Amino acid sequence: MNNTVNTLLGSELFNGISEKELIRLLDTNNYKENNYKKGEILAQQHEVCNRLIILIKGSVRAEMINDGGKVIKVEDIKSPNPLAIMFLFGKKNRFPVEVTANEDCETLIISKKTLLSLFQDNKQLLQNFLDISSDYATRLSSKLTFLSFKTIRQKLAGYLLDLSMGESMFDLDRSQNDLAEYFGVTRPSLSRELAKMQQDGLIEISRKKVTLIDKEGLLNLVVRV
Amino acid sequence: MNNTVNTLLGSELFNGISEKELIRLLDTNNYKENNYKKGEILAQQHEVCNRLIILIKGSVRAEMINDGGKVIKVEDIKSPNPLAIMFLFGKKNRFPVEVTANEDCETLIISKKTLLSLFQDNKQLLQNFLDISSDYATRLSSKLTFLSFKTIRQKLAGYLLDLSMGESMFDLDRSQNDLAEYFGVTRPSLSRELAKMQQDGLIEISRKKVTLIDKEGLLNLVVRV
DNA sequence: TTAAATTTGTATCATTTGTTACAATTTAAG
DNA sequence: CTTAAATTGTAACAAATGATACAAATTTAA
Repeated sequence: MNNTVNTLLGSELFNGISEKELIRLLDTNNYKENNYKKGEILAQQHEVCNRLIILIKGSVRAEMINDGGKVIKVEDIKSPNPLAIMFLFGKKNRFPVEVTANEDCETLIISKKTLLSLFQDNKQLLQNFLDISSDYATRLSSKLTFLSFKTIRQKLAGYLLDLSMGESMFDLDRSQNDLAEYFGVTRPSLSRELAKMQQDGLIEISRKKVTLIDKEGLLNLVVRV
Repeated sequence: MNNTVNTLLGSELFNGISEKELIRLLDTNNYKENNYKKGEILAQQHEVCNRLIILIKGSVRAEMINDGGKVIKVEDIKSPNPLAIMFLFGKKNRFPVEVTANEDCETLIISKKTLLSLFQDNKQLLQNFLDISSDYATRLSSKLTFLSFKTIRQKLAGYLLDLSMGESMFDLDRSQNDLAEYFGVTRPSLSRELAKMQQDGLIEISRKKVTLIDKEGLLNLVVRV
């Protein structure tokens, strides 16, 4: 339990909340601590999501299983993080995925009702929750921006301009492999496009070091007419 | 003002809140009513987003303007809806876009601080806000799912299976034009792929009427191995 | 009802991207 | 330091998609 409190204090959701206050919140309200062995299922797909599950220790995977029993999508979530923060509210508040323990896990479970009470009880907690949700949605939105560019060159232009923060020289924050996956393209295609953009005098690149040469040209790529 | 109250009562954010309670909330707290003429700017790009703007009447457009003064992205928002609900919280709480009135507009403006107080004052309002945020993020997430499929055929398979809700026959909910834009592909390419999928015995399609013929085959398209 | 506007079907050719394979380089592990 | 693993650079060919254009079908408005 002490361990749990310390873990929570270090998590984003309880950021800025004192140890005393956290203990008070947890004591005066209902919550459960559940442990899961490797392979156990934390949440079934399509099950109503009426509780916040906070991963204290371990990691889980989220899989979408379709009628044929095949896995569609996999996501890994590590502690200390809340699961399915997105699906606790909204019209369709059901788990879109099956959540399985990758290893032995410890979790803290707070019912939706309790959580709403906690929000009214503690402004900081509410604001943290809103911040986390908002950041999550912002990440999704920003990813959508890049994906909605049609060509790899456009995606790269948008990504690099965004990453540059106004600077001309900077380092890539992902490997080409990761970036290709993020864009939903193949790694050789991405690598080739980087080489082409260098040939065309838009950028210079060597491993992770990037220099923007023709900013105007890059900007033109991401302009919608 | 009476008009404002009625509009708000019919909006998602104040859904389930009684007229009396709404008047109480608005009376006991600070808010502003601002009107904008066509062409006026409601919010500058990069400006700190520290207030919720609710569009009571009219419509606005959101545009991303880059260094070169060119428009990157356009989104239209109609009343009665809150603007920038996503950017009120989170680390990067600045407007990512410039918001301009498409026509004469009426707005209700509530500061972030006041909004947080309202949330503590009224559980229903908080839950509505969380629901709206969650639904928004769910839509983004679901769009990302389709976009992350590489081929148009995969995107279509995912989209159609999702839309079918288990039924074999149903109607498309968008025109091919809209669907192509949603996927980020060209309309002829989408149309061609639909025709090919029909040739290959996966579906039958005539205008908006769709019949899923080979569900197993469609499922296989969206499975990640 | 008729004309205009929108949506859909389809074809051709250019361009982009995927697939596969392999070598060079860098990083991590022992 | 040495070897293995991961990352990056490229190449050749196949496949998918874009761009453009035009006709047919359908819907909307007058």
